[in-house]
Amino acid sequence: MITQGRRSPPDTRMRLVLTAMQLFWEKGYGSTSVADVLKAARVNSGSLYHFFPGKQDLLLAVLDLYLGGIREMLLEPAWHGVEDPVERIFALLARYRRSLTDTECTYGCPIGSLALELHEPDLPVRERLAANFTAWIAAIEGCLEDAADRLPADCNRRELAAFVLTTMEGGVMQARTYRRIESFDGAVHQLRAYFDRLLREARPDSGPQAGSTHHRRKQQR
Amino acid sequence: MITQGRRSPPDTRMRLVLTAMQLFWEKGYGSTSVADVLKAARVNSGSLYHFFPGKQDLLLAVLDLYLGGIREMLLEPAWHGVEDPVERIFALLARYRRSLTDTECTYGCPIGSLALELHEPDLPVRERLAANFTAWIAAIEGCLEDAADRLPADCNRRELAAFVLTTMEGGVMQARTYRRIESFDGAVHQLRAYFDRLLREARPDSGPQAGSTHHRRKQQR
DNA sequence: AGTTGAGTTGACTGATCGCTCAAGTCGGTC
DNA sequence: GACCGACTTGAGCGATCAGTCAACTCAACT
Repeated sequence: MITQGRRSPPDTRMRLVLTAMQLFWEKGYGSTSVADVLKAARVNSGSLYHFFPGKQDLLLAVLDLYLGGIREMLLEPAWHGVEDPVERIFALLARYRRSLTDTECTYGCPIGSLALELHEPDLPVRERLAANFTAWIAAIEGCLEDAADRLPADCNRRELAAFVLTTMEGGVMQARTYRRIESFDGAVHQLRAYFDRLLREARPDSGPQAGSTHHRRKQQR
Repeated sequence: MITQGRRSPPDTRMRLVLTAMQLFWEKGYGSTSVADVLKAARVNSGSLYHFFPGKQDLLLAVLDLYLGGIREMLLEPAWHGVEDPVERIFALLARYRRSLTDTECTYGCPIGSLALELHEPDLPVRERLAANFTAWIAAIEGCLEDAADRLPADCNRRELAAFVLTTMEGGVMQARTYRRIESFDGAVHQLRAYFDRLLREARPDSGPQAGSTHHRRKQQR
């Protein structure tokens, strides 16, 4: 029987996680069988269950890897050469756009796909999905804080940051469904229009924000 | 005598579709087995395969039922007693909010969940998902056309209508992930802030114009 | 009364699912 | 060289999957 040399301990484990990350992104969690992962990673089933109690723990490892890599795998590449905090927000969205165009609008945000695929996920899974969202939102919120003096004083930055995520995820969903990048572009275009108005408001022609609102009346209904 | 009279209503088919609609909403398509549907509908497998070639065709029937029921099952209940076209948009969003709160933020938009769950859906499935989105967007676009004179002249109403869907789907996704309705409310709040600014812009010089809210839109599809 | 066929029944199939485990194979340590 | 234990191997487990099928029921029509 032909046997190959043993691999260094973390090798097999990491290859399993990376392979699972790729397959979960392409096919989803439910549609990816353990056999798929084993075949793609060239690992036997016993080895997988030596490192992971079960399939779900493989998912947890994938989600942890996403969370740990948000900064250097996602934000830093997207923000390279972009200093303006507002433009950084749209540079991040442009990165997701690239992910769509590179795959003919079939693969978008892996976290969002998993979040909607798993209808009743166990607590540890949902915690990690939420942690990924929270870290993403926090990054955007950081941009908004950097641009705080260009935004209205009463701007709820955390809520606005979450709204950027909302736009990205909703735009990705439509682009994937229609297989047309224009759906994603339209969502980003509307978000840009919203930001333009927020930024325009915050620099009134004279001095700092005066009082509460410089709008005369509430909207008619 | 007309021989066309079908025999007693074979409600088996409809019961299967309605049962599948419920289960796909609760558990997703992939996690719902044919046996689940059969058990819940109290139907034997042979009967199912008498009406449907396979599981996917059951999904197609569900999606067709959603599409056909958009007006009377979704829009009309949401818009009952609401005349203002802009408020109708937010009334529709409020209906999805109710769907979340009624289920402790576990079930949101069934179309959106399916759209992200099915990573490489066959053409007929994707066509029907897209058709549902398109009909939803068209309904919102109708509202925007009714309120056209209150919106900026250069407003891309179709794109803005799609952005409302983007907000709803993205908001639902976050609310489900966090199990907190505040995530959905935050997204709607930001959309409202955007609309406030659009509506404010379109009134360079106010003054109640006669019959401005009396504008009837053309028949929507 | 006889014929027809849409609709129903439920045991059954082969494939695939996540997962187990006894039997190894090594490098490290003494 | 002996031993230990982390890691690997792959056949195989029971459960479940979507789907099949021959036999059956029974109302409608001749």
